[in-house]
Amino acid sequence: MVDPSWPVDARTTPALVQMLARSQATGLATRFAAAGHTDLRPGHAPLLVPLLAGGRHASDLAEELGVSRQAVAQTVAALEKGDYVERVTDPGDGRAKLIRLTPRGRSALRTMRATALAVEEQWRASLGEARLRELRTLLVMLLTEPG
Amino acid sequence: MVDPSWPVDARTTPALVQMLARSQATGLATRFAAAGHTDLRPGHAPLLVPLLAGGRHASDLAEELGVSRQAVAQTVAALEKGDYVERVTDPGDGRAKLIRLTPRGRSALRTMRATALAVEEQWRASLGEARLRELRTLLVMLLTEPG
DNA sequence: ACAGATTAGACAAGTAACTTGTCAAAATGC
DNA sequence: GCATTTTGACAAGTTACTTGTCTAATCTGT
Repeated sequence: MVDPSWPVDARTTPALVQMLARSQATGLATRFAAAGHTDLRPGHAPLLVPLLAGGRHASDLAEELGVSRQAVAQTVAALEKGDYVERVTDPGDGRAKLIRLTPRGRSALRTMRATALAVEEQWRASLGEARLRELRTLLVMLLTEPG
Repeated sequence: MVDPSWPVDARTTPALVQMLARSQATGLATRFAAAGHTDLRPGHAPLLVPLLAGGRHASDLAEELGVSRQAVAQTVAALEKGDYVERVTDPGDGRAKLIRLTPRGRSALRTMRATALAVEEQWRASLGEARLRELRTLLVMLLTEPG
């Protein structure tokens, strides 16, 4: 269920943020497909990102992402099938598996970042450099506030 | 799958928008529950909103929201069970049902708007009036741009 | 050293919010 | 007045999660 097509000006500011996030998400999936990663859904990205820093355990990822371990396990299974990640037994802990990026996974992450930067570039074109920086500042303020 | 807890500053601006939208959504569900609408999920709100203007057909709602008629039908069924909306046969069209807000539905919408305004107020407290207005302006610019 | 608690991940099943496909009944268009 | 379209219902499938239960491996206290 998406957003009704109301006059934008009549909406609350939080609603505007939701709308913008929505419109991004749709466009992102399109760009993914265009980049040849048809089996990579937008929801997979947040899992892939922290793997850039090195192999991680599923449990650690689950805690970091704020979801259940099963959610991670299922997503990892899908990503493994698509050759984006591989799971190898942790040499230091026989129970655990290390989830690591494959070269294809790394390539997909590059595409993702490029896509995000393309959107940012589009915003820069719409707003200008100064306003884009201002937007960034405001977003960071809201994200880092105590509440 | 949510966002990894990265340093905020290292992220692209579109990613920041996603993070903010996410953090809102979680907080919103909490406030709903606190207002006694435990059976009302965040996803139901977009359907309820256009009903404020009067009874609507499910098909019209589906088109307006950009989802299938079944998605609307299923959501309406849930909302009807919770006495947020009622479905009455359209006097002018025997096939169609008019979906209308009940008093409880109207009350829920008031709660929603109040919740959104509370978040906005919190943002005002964080940013100050001038910066909040600037944020609004920037969001509206991005939402109304041609692309 | 070893029983007991904890932790890692697998398997099973359930839920929410959608989707497509099919269908009957009612309305509309020549 | 018959063909087409529209409306909503029913059935089933998908995605992205959830909780619950289980086994195997590791850590802890004595």
